[in-house]
Amino acid sequence: MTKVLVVDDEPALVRALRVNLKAHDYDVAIAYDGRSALTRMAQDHPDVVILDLGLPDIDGSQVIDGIRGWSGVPIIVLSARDQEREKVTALDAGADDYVTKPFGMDELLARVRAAARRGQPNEDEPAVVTDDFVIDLAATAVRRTDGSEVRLTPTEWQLLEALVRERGRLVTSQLLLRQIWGPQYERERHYLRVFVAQLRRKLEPDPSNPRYIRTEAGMGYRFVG
Amino acid sequence: MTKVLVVDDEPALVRALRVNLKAHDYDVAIAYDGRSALTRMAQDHPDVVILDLGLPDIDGSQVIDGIRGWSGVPIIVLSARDQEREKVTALDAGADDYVTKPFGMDELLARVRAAARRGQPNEDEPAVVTDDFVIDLAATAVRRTDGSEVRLTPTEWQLLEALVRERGRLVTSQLLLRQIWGPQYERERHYLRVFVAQLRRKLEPDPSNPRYIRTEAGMGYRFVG
DNA sequence: CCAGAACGTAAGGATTTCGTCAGGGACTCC
DNA sequence: GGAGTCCCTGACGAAATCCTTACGTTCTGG
Repeated sequence: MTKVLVVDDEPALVRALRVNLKAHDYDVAIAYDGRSALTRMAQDHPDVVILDLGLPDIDGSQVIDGIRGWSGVPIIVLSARDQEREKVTALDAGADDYVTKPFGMDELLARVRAAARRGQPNEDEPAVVTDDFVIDLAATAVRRTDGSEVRLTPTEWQLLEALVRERGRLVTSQLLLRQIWGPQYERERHYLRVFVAQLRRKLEPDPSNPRYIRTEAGMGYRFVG
Repeated sequence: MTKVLVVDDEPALVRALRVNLKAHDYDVAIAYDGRSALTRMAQDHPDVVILDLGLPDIDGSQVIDGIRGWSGVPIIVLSARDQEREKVTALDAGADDYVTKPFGMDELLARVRAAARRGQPNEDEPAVVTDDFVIDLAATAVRRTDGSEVRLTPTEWQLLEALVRERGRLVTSQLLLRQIWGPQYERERHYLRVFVAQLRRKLEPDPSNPRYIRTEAGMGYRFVG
């Protein structure tokens, strides 16, 4: 059974989460602050972590750091609307996904499902298959379903690879810029827009309504297969 | 039993790796720095090497060099998210695969399985057939479909062999230069241009519109059959 | 509903990378 | 010693890629 660790200090929200998660056959563990969250992590080895950023004791991203030091467990962050900065920090620290409060329980459950699926043993094949194209990371090649090859420039490929390696997860603009152009270009978000547009022109069936390379306004981009 | 050499200086991570690998019936050896890693290599002859790039003494890619000088053992590299450059260097140095920290243990185990499988004595497909010529890797010979033989100089052959062994995959200019001329010629891309041109003159039906030896500008070359 | 921010798109010049030719030096083999 | 082969090197036009500018569109908070 999939184990979920809920880290939150609002009793009402915790109760709602526990009920709903149990109803969907998840095993639920609770921690009311960051310190006990880290303890529980070590003891229970959950498959998914739901982490509220507004904890009483430790800063949320520090909790993430503490977990990421030794575990790749998927982390879903809960954040209030006025915690934009904390949210970005959390994602950069290694969170996988985020949900803004208030949220629909269905949305959260969907994200938990996705996160749990990611946690499963990855297959050896580093090929990413979608309805429209296949990305072969080992060969550095992309082929459309109709057999035609997609020709990518070095920068386009770096960008696609960075997104696909974190597929399903949000990748912040900062992280992308740092990885591809270097730390001193972290603020040059325009570079991203240009190259994301080029990628979409080459990959998306309808580039102006992107299906695979999604924009998360203010945060970054997300590749969804 | 498959023997795995873990090279890492973080005790916590090493402990986790040892426990998990032993649980999956691997024989585990540990080295905490690059120097002792090379010693262990010579002593234990492991079937797979897991190598963290952030070692205290030697640069990770130098360790790979030291191993690749005499062994073809599969090497899986562990790298932090902000070590993109080191990662590329490591792969060019001859690493087989890499995992970005933090990682799921399941993912790593899957990659170890894949690496161990690759390490097994695999029978080589000795001949590569195209519409226009046949390349016999074992015999070091190329024959055109009309029966005539293609005479290749030693350097031309090394280049063709490097490309054909990775057929379908992109081979970076760095890797080719390193393999054929040595690490100190990594920046001499001009050498490649000259010899690629010669190969195309001898092999391609229309050398100025290459069909088999394709250029990927800014990255390298790719042989497509 | 509006202003400002963030995003998407197109196009052109700057820069890098590539292809090609040709010639000289080092080496081998007769 | 001469012929031949092979590799390295330089020069230059062609091609590909990247950066930048400009402007229109969408999103967001008040």
